[in-house]
Amino acid sequence: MAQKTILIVDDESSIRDMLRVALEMAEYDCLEASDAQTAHSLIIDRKPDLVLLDWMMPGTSGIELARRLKRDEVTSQTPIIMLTAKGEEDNKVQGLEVGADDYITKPFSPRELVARLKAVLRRTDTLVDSGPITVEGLTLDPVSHRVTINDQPVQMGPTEYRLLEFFLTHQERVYSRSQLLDHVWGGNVYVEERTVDVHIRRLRKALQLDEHDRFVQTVRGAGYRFSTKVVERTD
Amino acid sequence: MAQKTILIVDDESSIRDMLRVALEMAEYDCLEASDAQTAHSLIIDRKPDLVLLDWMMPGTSGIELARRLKRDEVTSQTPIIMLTAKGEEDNKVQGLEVGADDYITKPFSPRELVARLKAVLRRTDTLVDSGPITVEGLTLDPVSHRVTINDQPVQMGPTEYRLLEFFLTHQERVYSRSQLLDHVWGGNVYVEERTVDVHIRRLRKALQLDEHDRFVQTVRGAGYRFSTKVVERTD
DNA sequence: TGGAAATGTCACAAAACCTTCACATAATCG
DNA sequence: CGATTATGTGAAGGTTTTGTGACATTTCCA
Repeated sequence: MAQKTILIVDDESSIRDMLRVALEMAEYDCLEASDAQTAHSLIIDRKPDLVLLDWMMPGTSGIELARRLKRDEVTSQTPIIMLTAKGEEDNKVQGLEVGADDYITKPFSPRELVARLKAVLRRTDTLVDSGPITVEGLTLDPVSHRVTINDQPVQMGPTEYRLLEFFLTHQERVYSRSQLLDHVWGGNVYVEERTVDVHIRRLRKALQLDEHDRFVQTVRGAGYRFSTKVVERTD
Repeated sequence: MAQKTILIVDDESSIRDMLRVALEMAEYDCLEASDAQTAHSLIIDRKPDLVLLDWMMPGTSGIELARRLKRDEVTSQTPIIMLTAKGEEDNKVQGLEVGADDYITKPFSPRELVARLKAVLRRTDTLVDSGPITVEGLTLDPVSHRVTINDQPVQMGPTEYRLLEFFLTHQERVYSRSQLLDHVWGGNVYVEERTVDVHIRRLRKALQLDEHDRFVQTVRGAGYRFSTKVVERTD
């Protein structure tokens, strides 16, 4: 399963360090920001799966950021866990009202952090997925995790599924093998680039694409592209 | 959506009053009970959507009642929020172990109460029983709590029953082990994910599903899915 | 209190899957 | 046109995921 990315927002670097250690132990990817501005653009840009947000921050406070995120269509789905100093009961309440999905009171144990984080992630996991994607009879439904061609169910492995999902959400654009490894396999894996070819082949086979230009197209020297248009040669 | 009904269980009438005011402000219907006995019959009788349960009560303690409620098939679906006095960490743990869906430490602000209550309700919302569910000869009757295949009674454990109930009310959708733990076991339990596999097996066995693709389907790398459609392999 | 039922965990078995490699085939270029 | 490079393809082998039976513990009930 793809690794989850957590964005840590805190102005104290020592706390960020601590959090990062704990999160990386639990196999999460980490992003960091020390101010609301940076945090905001990181969220738009990198789309983390969850935001750990400190309550007290210079400039725009954490709660202000949370409010802004939850109001915005684009970012409102991203779950937020607030970090609050001990005894700030009012803040806690405000935090939840603003739309934070949970809060943790400092000081906290790493295990509590990870436990709550997991709980929030699995609770919000299902809400993020969008409806089925259909393209000329080919349908991928993230909810049922199913692929059909003209309503005929199609069987494929997990990697092929992720590959197809990625292609369908990024049509008409060429991706190098390296980029595909990044996006579909997930950042830091060491895998031969040619492995992508093999999975491309399996995907084509599963979809029974006899002509190679149908949907999954080879762009020689560059990589692969998913497209509904069949390209004429441009000699 | 219909107005939610909350049952307040506390022996101190002053606290009940406070709670009732807060809840009615937030547009909830309220029931009240000052002892476990009354509470129990009210739950059976009026089926509240949530129970606010005080930890310390004369006679049967709150935790005892919680245990009883969560054990009973009929009442086990009703979410419970425990009210505990400050600093009783041990109780907190016990409370969660018994199956309470959340706990609140006294003293608390009304706003916090409502915020948590909303959160719990949101999580457990989907459990509306509306008569028996039938799917190709397989019937689950929430009222009599019975499962039959072609009118032949089928026997299974409570966990398998809840699992099946959840599946039947959420067909055609993949759930990860983690999500199943959340929905079927209840939010805050620590159980190995592989335990889900074992109960899946027990459910399959009880339903005598010889082919594994019948009804309870494995989605490799993702989780499990209940579905009547069978996927054929494309080798 | 004793026994039956249910539950969570583990270890091992079986199945599905992923990666790599070797070689085949196709495209490109001088 | 041959050499060269890029991609297609099938199979082997190791790895990961899932299935399954057994066991210890706890809960339930008579």
